[in-house]
Amino acid sequence: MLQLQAIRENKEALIAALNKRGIDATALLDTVAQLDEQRRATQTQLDATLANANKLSKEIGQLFKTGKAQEANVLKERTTALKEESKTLTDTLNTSAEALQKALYQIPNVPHSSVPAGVTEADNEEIFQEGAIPTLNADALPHWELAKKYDIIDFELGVKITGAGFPVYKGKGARLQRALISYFLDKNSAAGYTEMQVPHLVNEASGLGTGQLPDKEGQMYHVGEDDLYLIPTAEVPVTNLMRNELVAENDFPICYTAYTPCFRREAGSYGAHVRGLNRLHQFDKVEIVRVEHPSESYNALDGMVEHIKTILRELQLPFRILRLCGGDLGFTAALTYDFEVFSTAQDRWLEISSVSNFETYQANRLKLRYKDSDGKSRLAHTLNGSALALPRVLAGILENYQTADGINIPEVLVPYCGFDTIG
RNA sequence: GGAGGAAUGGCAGAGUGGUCGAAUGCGGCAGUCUUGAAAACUGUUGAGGGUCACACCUCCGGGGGUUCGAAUCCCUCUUCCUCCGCCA
Repeated sequence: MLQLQAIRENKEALIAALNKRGIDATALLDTVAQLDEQRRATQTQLDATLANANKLSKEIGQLFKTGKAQEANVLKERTTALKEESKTLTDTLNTSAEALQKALYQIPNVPHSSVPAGVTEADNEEIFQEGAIPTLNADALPHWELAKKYDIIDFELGVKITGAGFPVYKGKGARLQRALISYFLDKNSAAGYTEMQVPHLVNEASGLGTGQLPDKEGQMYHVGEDDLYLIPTAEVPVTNLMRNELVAENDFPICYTAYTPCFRREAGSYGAHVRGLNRLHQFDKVEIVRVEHPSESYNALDGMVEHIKTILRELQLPFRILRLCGGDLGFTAALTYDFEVFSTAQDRWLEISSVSNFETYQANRLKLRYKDSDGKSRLAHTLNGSALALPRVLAGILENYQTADGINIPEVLVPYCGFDTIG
């Protein structure tokens, strides 16, 4: 959520920056500015009325105390009108405050200056590429074929017990999955992230805090009876750990990592792009989350990018990094880098990580503040990234490490797996 | 699920109708002392709105009510604790 003060002071600049997302926010920001003004005007009136009533109350108290009940009763009469007035004003105030909140929820984050303008993923900017793309035999298979051949992932079985997009991992497939989770968590811990285990269902306030709510309800599974949401990413519970917190400046950086399953409804696509592990309703992910001092957040973002690079190097997967363009940027992010692994057998890049700086956008919703050295409380910056998302890493490993004799396991994972080939 | 108790500032914890935005302690910040640090001592320190700055307004779990006036009384919801029941 953008800060009102910023909208008041830099409306034109914000409109220009938001334009990078391919949207014209003029009308929305005008509405906000107008509602804001309305709200403040009403607030001023209400404050004056209340100040008046407070003053009278004090006088009445004094009069009663000194035994002048007669005079007190005269003053009492005058408070009646004030009461009604303040009631009306309060109603008006609530109405415009609600409208203001609603309008603010509709404005996405302002893209960072380095974000390229653009509409679709074709406009994303490749900033880095590394790792040799292996040459495979002509009969190399995509991972969904490999999964069947070696009986390590069963998609049909998942359909039977739940539905499409809920695979069952079997035998060495399950073990490899667990190995990846442990490996990622260990890497993240070693890099200074505190490992957390968090609930997989969250309440509405948490969804609002990180920006999944309102307006994007349809993307999350909702448990109606208890009014809880299945998390689409660990970002939600982990970042919300800090909701309504006022931290000390020297608490920074706050670094967490967590493994969770992720649940996404993601209706509406089809074909090879959603085959196999490419897109699922339930998948596993290890997330890293940071809360930072505003002056440090972009250094931290670079650090997160470097950290993820080291993991992919160890796994020896060819990867590239994209700077997302305005049109592809998530609603709450100011700057996002996507990591993609090249899947040789599918001959395409698969997104395996998304690393973002949200600046104060989430913090404003979360009321996540820190006490500055001058004693003022200010909004912190939040960041997060996948380190990493399992299914497509798994797909990349299966496809890129396949040989005529079976699938090799990347060296760093062998101690976690307890085997070095699937064959 | 049943019975009882509780929710107050960054934390702990007083406060049962006006003098309470709220004692005290801890923590934080500044200073004295010290080569430096610690200890000790002194001062300072809740959040939000509003203002150029004051004034002023709001906030004692959420919502509603009583009253001229509510942290304090009433209703309701939520959460936590204790005991009982059930249970991985």
